[in-house]
Amino acid sequence: MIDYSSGVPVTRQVADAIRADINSGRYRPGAWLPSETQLTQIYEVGRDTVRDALALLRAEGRITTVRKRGSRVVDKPSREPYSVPSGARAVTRMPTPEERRDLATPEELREFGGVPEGVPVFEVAPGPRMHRRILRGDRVELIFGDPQDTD
Amino acid sequence: MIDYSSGVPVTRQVADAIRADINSGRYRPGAWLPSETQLTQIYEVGRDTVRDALALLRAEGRITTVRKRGSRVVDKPSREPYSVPSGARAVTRMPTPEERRDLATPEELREFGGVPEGVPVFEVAPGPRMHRRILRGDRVELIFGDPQDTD
DNA sequence: CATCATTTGTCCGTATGTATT
DNA sequence: AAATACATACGGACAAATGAT
Repeated sequence: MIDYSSGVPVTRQVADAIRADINSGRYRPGAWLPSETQLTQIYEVGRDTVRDALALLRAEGRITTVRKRGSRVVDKPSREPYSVPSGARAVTRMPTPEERRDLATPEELREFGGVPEGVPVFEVAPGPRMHRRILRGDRVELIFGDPQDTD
Repeated sequence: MIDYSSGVPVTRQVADAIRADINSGRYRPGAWLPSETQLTQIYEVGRDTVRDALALLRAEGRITTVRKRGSRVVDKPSREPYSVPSGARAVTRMPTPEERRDLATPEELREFGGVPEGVPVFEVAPGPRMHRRILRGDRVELIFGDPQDTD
């Protein structure tokens, strides 16, 4: 399973394996992953490696981890349209810790201390002199101009 | 420095401290951070904690880590305008491993195996029936409509 | 209410391959 | 060439919180 002579970091190989098992449906959205110690046995690597691999998947937004509970596969997000007018500009980036706190639901704040890892934000300037708005990247879809006829 | 009784994970406290030192200019963009073992002494925590904190900062896109070399502070990206027409739609998310490979420069491919962690992507659909385009979130700024008069 | 097993978080010792000096 | 520094990876251990019994 793991190729130590390939040069590709073991951490990434394990992350790839877990990700493949998520994509294949072996680990389903909303379900808990096997525990870290179980994953060490499944993929036959040390716990450091498993933990680093899980950190990679968290950074990708594929899983979330709750202390003393475990890691679970995140559901595919459903995004709502957000219309922006002509002349608007938008960038995307990872949120600051403050933004992660501000954008989180109470439940997320309790479980993760903020918006989960791996969730980028939109920074939208609707107009040249209008205030920037920070939007959760997993909740909105930007629509430029006329919002109808969107299919 | 570290408050073990606050309930907030030590990992996050260390990440906050390093991030503050980056924001204050103590660690400058492009410069190497102290090594992991040095960081354990500076912030007086174990290696695992330092490594987890660095993983957090990587996920935020604040640092990159090269194997056997160290971690360095990333420069603030300069984004180029990318015009989108009326009716266009855009979402943001973290890239898949394939996208990370495809969007990376040869140098990034060599050093990180792809686009660095913490870089989201735009998924832009210029029109109802037009093919989606994947854009690096750290390189472009979406502009709706006329690209001039952008200040 | 009390107890116990499970889980993640954290610390440590050790070894290794690679890059730099 | 040799030595040093570094991140990566393995293993063991303990603590604190959670959930089930």
